[in-house]
Amino acid sequence: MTNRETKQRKIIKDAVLAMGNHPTADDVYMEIHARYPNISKATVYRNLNLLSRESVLSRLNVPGGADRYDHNTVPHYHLICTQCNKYSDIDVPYQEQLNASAQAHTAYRLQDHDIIFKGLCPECANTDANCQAVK
Amino acid sequence: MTNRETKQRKIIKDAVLAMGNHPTADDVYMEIHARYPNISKATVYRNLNLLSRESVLSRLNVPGGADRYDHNTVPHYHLICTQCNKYSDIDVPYQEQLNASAQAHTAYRLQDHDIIFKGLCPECANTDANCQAVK
DNA sequence: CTGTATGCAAAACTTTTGCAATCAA
DNA sequence: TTGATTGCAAAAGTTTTGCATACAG
Repeated sequence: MTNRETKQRKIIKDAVLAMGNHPTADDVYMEIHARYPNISKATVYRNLNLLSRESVLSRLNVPGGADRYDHNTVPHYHLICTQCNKYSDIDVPYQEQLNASAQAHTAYRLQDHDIIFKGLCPECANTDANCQAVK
Repeated sequence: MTNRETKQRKIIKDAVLAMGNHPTADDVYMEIHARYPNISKATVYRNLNLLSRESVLSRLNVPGGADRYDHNTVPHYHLICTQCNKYSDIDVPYQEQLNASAQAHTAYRLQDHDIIFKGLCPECANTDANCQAVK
Protein backbone atom coordinates (compact mmCIF):
# COMPACT_ATOMS: atom_id res chain seq x y z
CA MET A 1 0.00 0.00 0.00
CA THR A 2 2.72 2.42 0.91
CA ASN A 3 5.51 3.31 -1.45
CA ARG A 4 9.03 2.43 -0.59
CA GLU A 5 12.11 4.50 -1.10
CA THR A 6 14.20 1.99 -2.98
CA LYS A 7 17.66 2.71 -4.28
CA GLN A 8 16.43 2.38 -7.83
CA ARG A 9 13.57 4.79 -7.34
CA LYS A 10 15.85 7.44 -5.94
CA ILE A 11 18.38 7.00 -8.72
CA ILE A 12 15.69 7.31 -11.37
CA LYS A 13 14.11 10.33 -9.76
CA ASP A 14 17.43 12.09 -9.35
CA ALA A 15 18.36 11.35 -12.94
CA VAL A 16 15.25 13.04 -14.30
CA LEU A 17 15.72 16.00 -11.99
CA ALA A 18 19.30 16.34 -13.17
CA MET A 19 18.56 15.98 -16.89
CA GLY A 20 17.44 19.42 -17.90
CA ASN A 21 15.89 18.45 -21.20
CA HIS A 22 12.77 16.34 -21.55
CA PRO A 23 14.11 12.80 -21.48
CA THR A 24 12.20 9.79 -22.70
CA ALA A 25 12.10 6.65 -20.61
CA ASP A 26 14.82 5.29 -22.80
CA ASP A 27 16.96 8.40 -22.31
CA VAL A 28 16.67 7.96 -18.57
CA TYR A 29 17.51 4.30 -18.85
CA MET A 30 20.63 4.96 -20.88
CA GLU A 31 21.70 7.77 -18.59
CA ILE A 32 21.63 5.63 -15.48
CA HIS A 33 22.65 2.44 -17.23
CA ALA A 34 26.19 3.76 -17.55
CA ARG A 35 26.60 3.91 -13.80
CA TYR A 36 24.04 1.33 -12.70
CA PRO A 37 24.09 -1.39 -15.34
CA ASN A 38 21.82 -3.69 -13.37
CA ILE A 39 18.79 -1.44 -13.18
CA SER A 40 16.35 -2.82 -15.68
CA LYS A 41 14.28 -0.92 -18.17
CA ALA A 42 11.09 -2.29 -16.65
CA THR A 43 12.06 -0.67 -13.38
CA VAL A 44 12.62 2.63 -15.13
CA TYR A 45 9.17 2.48 -16.69
CA ARG A 46 7.50 1.39 -13.48
CA ASN A 47 9.09 4.19 -11.53
CA LEU A 48 8.47 6.90 -14.11
CA ASN A 49 4.85 5.86 -14.03
CA LEU A 50 4.70 5.93 -10.27
CA LEU A 51 6.55 9.23 -9.97
CA SER A 52 4.35 10.98 -12.48
CA ARG A 53 1.23 9.50 -10.89
CA GLU A 54 2.38 11.12 -7.67
CA SER A 55 3.20 14.40 -9.42
CA VAL A 56 6.85 14.23 -8.56
CA LEU A 57 7.42 14.33 -12.31
CA SER A 58 5.15 15.27 -15.15
CA ARG A 59 4.65 13.31 -18.31
CA LEU A 60 4.58 14.95 -21.73
CA ASN A 61 2.96 13.40 -24.75
CA VAL A 62 4.77 14.07 -27.93
CA PRO A 63 3.40 13.39 -31.39
CA GLY A 64 5.33 10.73 -33.20
CA GLY A 65 7.54 9.61 -30.39
CA ALA A 66 7.91 8.27 -26.90
CA ASP A 67 6.54 10.08 -23.89
CA ARG A 68 8.88 12.48 -22.15
CA TYR A 69 9.32 13.33 -18.50
CA ASP A 70 9.92 16.60 -16.77
CA HIS A 71 10.58 17.75 -13.24
CA ASN A 72 7.56 19.97 -12.81
CA THR A 73 8.76 22.47 -10.26
CA VAL A 74 7.38 25.66 -11.77
CA PRO A 75 4.24 25.54 -13.92
CA HIS A 76 5.14 26.37 -17.47
CA TYR A 77 4.02 25.86 -21.04
CA HIS A 78 5.40 24.02 -23.99
CA LEU A 79 6.34 24.61 -27.56
CA ILE A 80 6.56 22.17 -30.38
CA CYS A 81 7.81 22.57 -33.92
CA THR A 82 5.16 21.39 -36.34
CA GLN A 83 7.84 20.40 -38.78
CA CYS A 84 10.57 18.61 -36.87
CA ASN A 85 8.70 17.82 -33.62
CA LYS A 86 11.34 19.50 -31.48
CA TYR A 87 9.94 19.94 -28.00
CA SER A 88 10.85 22.71 -25.59
CA ASP A 89 9.63 24.97 -22.85
CA ILE A 90 8.28 28.41 -23.61
CA ASP A 91 8.67 31.25 -21.17
CA VAL A 92 5.13 32.55 -21.19
CA PRO A 93 3.69 33.59 -17.82
CA TYR A 94 1.48 30.94 -16.26
CA GLN A 95 -2.19 31.91 -16.55
CA GLU A 96 -3.24 31.22 -13.00
CA GLN A 97 -6.78 32.35 -13.60
CA LEU A 98 -7.41 30.01 -16.53
CA ASN A 99 -8.45 27.11 -14.33
CA ALA A 100 -10.95 29.22 -12.48
CA SER A 101 -12.50 30.73 -15.57
CA ALA A 102 -12.68 27.36 -17.32
CA GLN A 103 -14.19 25.70 -14.27
CA ALA A 104 -17.52 27.30 -15.09
CA HIS A 105 -17.62 25.36 -18.35
CA THR A 106 -17.31 21.82 -17.05
CA ALA A 107 -18.48 19.39 -14.43
CA TYR A 108 -14.93 18.15 -13.96
CA ARG A 109 -13.07 19.33 -10.94
CA LEU A 110 -10.22 21.12 -12.67
CA GLN A 111 -6.75 20.82 -11.24
CA ASP A 112 -4.34 22.11 -13.80
CA HIS A 113 -3.78 22.87 -17.45
CA ASP A 114 -1.05 22.90 -20.02
CA ILE A 115 -0.74 25.01 -23.12
CA ILE A 116 1.08 23.65 -26.11
CA PHE A 117 2.08 26.22 -28.65
CA LYS A 118 2.69 25.05 -32.18
CA GLY A 119 4.89 26.74 -34.69
CA LEU A 120 7.94 26.57 -36.87
CA CYS A 121 11.31 26.61 -35.15
CA PRO A 122 13.85 29.03 -36.65
CA GLU A 123 15.70 26.26 -38.48
CA CYS A 124 12.56 24.88 -40.08
CA ALA A 125 11.23 28.34 -40.84
CA ASN A 126 14.40 29.20 -42.72
CA THR A 127 15.17 26.13 -44.69
CA ASP A 128 11.67 24.71 -44.68
CA ALA A 129 13.57 21.44 -44.61
CA ASN A 130 16.81 19.93 -43.24
CA CYS A 131 15.68 20.45 -39.66
CA GLN A 132 16.69 17.54 -37.48
CA ALA A 133 13.79 15.68 -35.95
CA VAL A 134 14.02 15.26 -32.21
CA LYS A 135 14.29 11.51 -32.57
CA MET B 1 3.45 14.91 -55.93
CA THR B 2 -0.23 15.60 -55.95
CA ASN B 3 -2.59 13.78 -53.67
CA ARG B 4 -5.23 11.59 -55.16
CA GLU B 5 -8.79 11.22 -54.05
CA THR B 6 -8.88 7.47 -53.63
CA LYS B 7 -11.95 5.61 -52.48
CA GLN B 8 -10.13 4.56 -49.35
CA ARG B 9 -9.07 8.07 -48.47
CA LYS B 10 -12.58 9.40 -48.79
CA ILE B 11 -14.04 6.57 -46.72
CA ILE B 12 -11.50 7.14 -43.96
CA LYS B 13 -12.00 10.89 -43.95
CA ASP B 14 -15.77 10.58 -43.86
CA ALA B 15 -15.58 8.05 -41.07
CA VAL B 16 -13.61 10.38 -38.83
CA LEU B 17 -15.90 13.27 -39.65
CA ALA B 18 -18.91 11.13 -38.80
CA MET B 19 -17.51 9.73 -35.57
CA GLY B 20 -18.18 12.48 -33.07
CA ASN B 21 -15.83 11.23 -30.40
CA HIS B 22 -12.06 11.16 -30.72
CA PRO B 23 -11.37 7.87 -32.42
CA THR B 24 -8.02 6.15 -32.42
CA ALA B 25 -6.65 4.75 -35.66
CA ASP B 26 -7.88 1.38 -34.54
CA ASP B 27 -11.35 2.74 -33.83
CA VAL B 28 -11.49 4.12 -37.35
CA TYR B 29 -10.25 0.86 -38.77
CA MET B 30 -12.88 -1.16 -36.95
CA GLU B 31 -15.60 1.29 -37.88
CA ILE B 32 -14.94 1.04 -41.59
CA HIS B 33 -13.87 -2.59 -41.50
CA ALA B 34 -17.46 -3.65 -40.97
CA ARG B 35 -18.50 -2.21 -44.30
CA TYR B 36 -15.18 -2.29 -46.18
CA PRO B 37 -13.39 -5.42 -45.00
CA ASN B 38 -10.61 -5.08 -47.54
CA ILE B 39 -9.27 -1.72 -46.44
CA SER B 40 -6.08 -2.46 -44.57
CA LYS B 41 -4.94 -0.98 -41.31
CA ALA B 42 -1.79 0.36 -42.97
CA THR B 43 -3.98 2.39 -45.29
CA VAL B 44 -5.87 3.79 -42.34
CA TYR B 45 -2.66 4.86 -40.68
CA ARG B 46 -1.21 6.30 -43.88
CA ASN B 47 -4.31 8.33 -44.55
CA LEU B 48 -4.77 9.57 -41.02
CA ASN B 49 -1.20 10.78 -41.19
CA LEU B 50 -1.74 12.46 -44.51
CA LEU B 51 -5.04 14.03 -43.53
CA SER B 52 -3.68 15.45 -40.32
CA ARG B 53 -0.57 16.70 -42.07
CA GLU B 54 -2.90 18.60 -44.37
CA SER B 55 -4.98 19.87 -41.45
CA VAL B 56 -8.10 18.13 -42.63
CA LEU B 57 -8.02 16.36 -39.29
CA SER B 58 -6.11 17.05 -36.14
CA ARG B 59 -4.19 14.57 -34.11
CA LEU B 60 -4.41 14.38 -30.33
CA ASN B 61 -1.77 12.82 -28.14
CA VAL B 62 -3.19 11.06 -25.17
CA PRO B 63 -1.21 9.80 -22.21
CA GLY B 64 -1.24 6.06 -21.94
CA GLY B 65 -2.89 5.24 -25.21
CA ALA B 66 -2.99 5.53 -28.94
CA ASP B 67 -3.24 8.85 -30.71
CA ARG B 68 -6.71 10.12 -31.44
CA TYR B 69 -8.10 12.05 -34.38
CA ASP B 70 -10.55 14.86 -34.58
CA HIS B 71 -12.25 16.86 -37.30
CA ASN B 72 -10.86 20.25 -36.39
CA THR B 73 -13.44 22.61 -37.79
CA VAL B 74 -13.61 25.08 -34.93
CA PRO B 75 -10.59 25.67 -32.68
CA HIS B 76 -11.33 24.32 -29.25
CA TYR B 77 -9.65 23.02 -26.13
CA HIS B 78 -9.49 19.67 -24.45
CA LEU B 79 -10.14 18.10 -21.11
CA ILE B 80 -8.67 14.97 -19.66
CA CYS B 81 -9.47 13.09 -16.50
CA THR B 82 -6.31 12.58 -14.51
CA GLN B 83 -7.71 9.39 -13.09
CA CYS B 84 -9.36 7.48 -15.93
CA ASN B 85 -7.77 9.26 -18.91
CA LYS B 86 -11.15 10.04 -20.44
CA TYR B 87 -10.65 12.61 -23.17
CA SER B 88 -13.19 15.20 -24.26
CA ASP B 89 -13.72 18.68 -25.58
CA ILE B 90 -14.26 21.60 -23.27
CA ASP B 91 -16.37 24.54 -24.28
CA VAL B 92 -14.06 27.34 -23.28
CA PRO B 93 -13.80 30.29 -25.66
CA TYR B 94 -10.76 30.16 -27.91
CA GLN B 95 -8.13 32.67 -26.78
CA GLU B 96 -7.32 34.20 -30.11
CA GLN B 97 -4.83 36.63 -28.63
CA LEU B 98 -2.72 33.97 -26.92
CA ASN B 99 -0.63 33.31 -30.00
CA ALA B 100 0.16 36.97 -30.43
CA SER B 101 1.07 37.56 -26.81
CA ALA B 102 3.19 34.41 -26.67
CA GLN B 103 4.95 35.29 -29.90
CA ALA B 104 7.03 37.85 -28.04
CA HIS B 105 8.56 35.06 -25.94
CA THR B 106 9.94 32.86 -28.67
CA ALA B 107 11.88 32.78 -31.90
CA TYR B 108 9.47 30.23 -33.28
CA ARG B 109 6.89 31.41 -35.75
CA LEU B 110 3.77 30.51 -33.80
CA GLN B 111 0.84 29.10 -35.66
CA ASP B 112 -1.54 27.70 -33.13
CA HIS B 113 -1.96 26.42 -29.62
CA ASP B 114 -3.97 23.91 -27.66
CA ILE B 115 -4.93 23.97 -24.02
CA ILE B 116 -5.39 20.75 -22.17
CA PHE B 117 -7.22 21.04 -18.91
CA LYS B 118 -6.66 18.35 -16.33
CA GLY B 119 -9.07 17.37 -13.65
CA LEU B 120 -11.28 14.72 -12.15
CA CYS B 121 -14.35 13.73 -14.09
CA PRO B 122 -17.57 13.55 -12.05
CA GLU B 123 -17.44 9.76 -11.84
CA CYS B 124 -13.87 9.69 -10.60
CA ALA B 125 -14.46 12.60 -8.27
CA ASN B 126 -17.32 10.78 -6.62
CA THR B 127 -16.14 7.26 -6.27
CA ASP B 128 -12.44 8.05 -6.43
CA ALA B 129 -12.33 4.64 -8.06
CA ASN B 130 -14.42 2.36 -10.32
CA CYS B 131 -14.27 4.87 -13.16
CA GLN B 132 -13.88 3.12 -16.48
CA ALA B 133 -10.69 3.97 -18.27
CA VAL B 134 -11.18 5.12 -21.83
CA LYS B 135 -9.31 2.09 -23.11
C1' DC C 1 7.02 -11.03 8.51
C1' DT C 2 4.39 -8.91 4.73
C1' DG C 3 3.67 -7.10 0.85
C1' DT C 4 6.08 -3.77 -2.34
C1' DA C 5 9.67 -3.63 -5.73
C1' DT C 6 13.03 -5.66 -8.87
C1' DG C 7 15.15 -8.18 -12.98
C1' DC C 8 14.51 -10.78 -16.78
C1' DA C 9 12.27 -12.09 -20.76
C1' DA C 10 8.19 -12.45 -23.17
C1' DA C 11 4.07 -10.26 -24.62
C1' DA C 12 1.11 -6.47 -25.88
C1' DC C 13 0.22 -2.46 -28.37
C1' DT C 14 0.82 1.15 -31.71
C1' DT C 15 2.76 2.61 -35.85
C1' DT C 16 5.78 2.29 -39.82
C1' DT C 17 7.75 0.13 -43.90
C1' DG C 18 9.30 -2.96 -48.01
C1' DC C 19 7.45 -4.66 -51.99
C1' DA C 20 4.70 -6.00 -55.77
C1' DA C 21 0.29 -4.96 -57.64
C1' DT C 22 -3.29 -1.43 -58.54
C1' DC C 23 -5.33 2.76 -59.69
C1' DA C 24 -6.22 7.93 -60.40
C1' DA C 25 -5.19 11.68 -63.24
C1' DT D 1 1.69 6.29 -68.92
C1' DT D 2 3.36 7.51 -64.43
C1' DG D 3 3.78 8.16 -60.07
C1' DA D 4 0.75 8.00 -55.96
C1' DT D 5 -1.68 4.48 -53.32
C1' DT D 6 -2.93 0.03 -51.64
C1' DG D 7 -2.75 -4.68 -49.19
C1' DC D 8 -0.17 -7.74 -46.93
C1' DA D 9 3.03 -9.16 -43.74
C1' DA D 10 6.98 -8.26 -41.34
C1' DA D 11 9.52 -5.05 -38.56
C1' DA D 12 10.28 -1.33 -35.45
C1' DG D 13 9.48 1.26 -31.38
C1' DT D 14 7.34 1.85 -26.91
C1' DT D 15 5.36 0.13 -22.80
C1' DT D 16 3.43 -3.45 -19.88
C1' DT D 17 3.34 -7.88 -17.49
C1' DG D 18 4.13 -12.73 -15.36
C1' DC D 19 6.89 -14.75 -12.22
C1' DA D 20 10.35 -15.89 -8.99
C1' DT D 21 13.50 -13.44 -6.04
C1' DA D 22 14.98 -9.56 -3.15
C1' DC D 23 14.18 -6.17 0.12
C1' DA D 24 12.07 -1.99 2.85
C1' DG D 25 9.44 -1.01 6.63
